[in-house]
Amino acid sequence: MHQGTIIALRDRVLDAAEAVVVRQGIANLTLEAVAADAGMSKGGLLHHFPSKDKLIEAMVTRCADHWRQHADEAYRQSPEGPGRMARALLSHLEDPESWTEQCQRGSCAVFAALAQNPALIQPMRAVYSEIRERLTRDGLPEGVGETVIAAMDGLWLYRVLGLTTVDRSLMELVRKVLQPLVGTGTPARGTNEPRAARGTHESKKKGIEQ
Amino acid sequence: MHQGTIIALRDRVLDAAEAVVVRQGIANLTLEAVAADAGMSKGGLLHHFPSKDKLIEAMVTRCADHWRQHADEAYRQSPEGPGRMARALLSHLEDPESWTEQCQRGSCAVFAALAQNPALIQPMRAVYSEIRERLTRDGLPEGVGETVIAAMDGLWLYRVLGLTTVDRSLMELVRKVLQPLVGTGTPARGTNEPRAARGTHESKKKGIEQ
DNA sequence: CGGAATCAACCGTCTGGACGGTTTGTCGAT
DNA sequence: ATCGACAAACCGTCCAGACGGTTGATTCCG
Repeated sequence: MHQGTIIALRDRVLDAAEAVVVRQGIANLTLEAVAADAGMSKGGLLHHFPSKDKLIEAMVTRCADHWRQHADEAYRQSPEGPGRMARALLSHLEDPESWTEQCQRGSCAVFAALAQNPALIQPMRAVYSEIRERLTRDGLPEGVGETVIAAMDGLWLYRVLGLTTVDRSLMELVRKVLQPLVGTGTPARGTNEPRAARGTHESKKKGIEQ
Repeated sequence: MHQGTIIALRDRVLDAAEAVVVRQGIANLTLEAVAADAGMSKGGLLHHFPSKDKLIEAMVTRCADHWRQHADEAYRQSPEGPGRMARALLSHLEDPESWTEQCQRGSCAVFAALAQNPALIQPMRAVYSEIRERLTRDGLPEGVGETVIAAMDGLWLYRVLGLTTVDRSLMELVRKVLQPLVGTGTPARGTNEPRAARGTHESKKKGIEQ
């Protein structure tokens, strides 16, 4: 139970930080504001996160973990065959609510890190290199996986910057264009020669294929 | 000549601001730092840009203008036919130096705006809605243009956040995947029924088709 | 059992520094 | 002499982090 409350408290603080960013922007992400939103004093906040850097690092790490977890889960539920990872990623566009929420979480953490200290993005980088690695061994023609994830992150960018309204119709449009590139899961004839997953890799990083 | 020096000075200051962001990050984009980099005092800087908001607004506007100009130019040089705009955008990936430079300029302005006051992104929004509008009348199947630009901006994101190394091989890979979707300029049979450019638009905004 | 000791969680205050913006003054060109 | 282009000093504010408490629960000890 004690462990539980500690974890809940950390999450409460991180939620508060995200809430501050959403409501008041990165410029107003101050320790005082976070403390107030989390219902404690600045002193109390600093007791748990000894510096602003540590706080933001925790935001990014939590976000990266969620993201990794989500990707793993989607991969597991995606039918086998070439393009499994790419299809797993694409499937996220079919769930606008979940996607939108992850957009917001991600943007809070990433922008906070960017403003405070770009090096704090590191955990995100790590997740991306894991995913990119899986994409390159996905059994699709070269570049397809990279294109799919780039397009999805383009949408992410539009959403979090408000560069364009990203409603479900746009998501659907993009998904329908990308879908033919990644196949259906049952390897169809007519696709380009899929690169074989070259050997010499057996869980290079932990947690990639469980 | 006088007008000339004023313009040159504005650009010098904006260049200085970008340089500060590149070297020291958004967190250190202060009026003092910009003034120092531009070789003047803070008072002098504030003489030209009466507030930090105005300075960043100018950064974003200049960047948006460059971006619009570049898109117009590429469109002009792109062969006619369906997908002309999409092909124009894609062609930028063939010029990594220019692309990289625009990445940096854009990221400085956008991130500065994001940190200072998200509303300052407005000029960028305007450029995007112009480009998106041209893309939807591009004579390509629905969603293709949107996918192309999203993928390219995904690459932009990777580059400016350092989420992934974006070298010319990755750019080439993505370009080669997207190319078949936008055709060659000579309308090939076998593509989907292109949407006709619906009438009712005659230079809705200035500067779109000159 | 009961009180002393311990410890983590948390609060309120303070401070040093940085930053945006203002004011006042200087100088050269017209 | 007037005006625009600066410079320098300054002000008010805000924020990260330090510090010294206080509380409340737990444990230790007699």
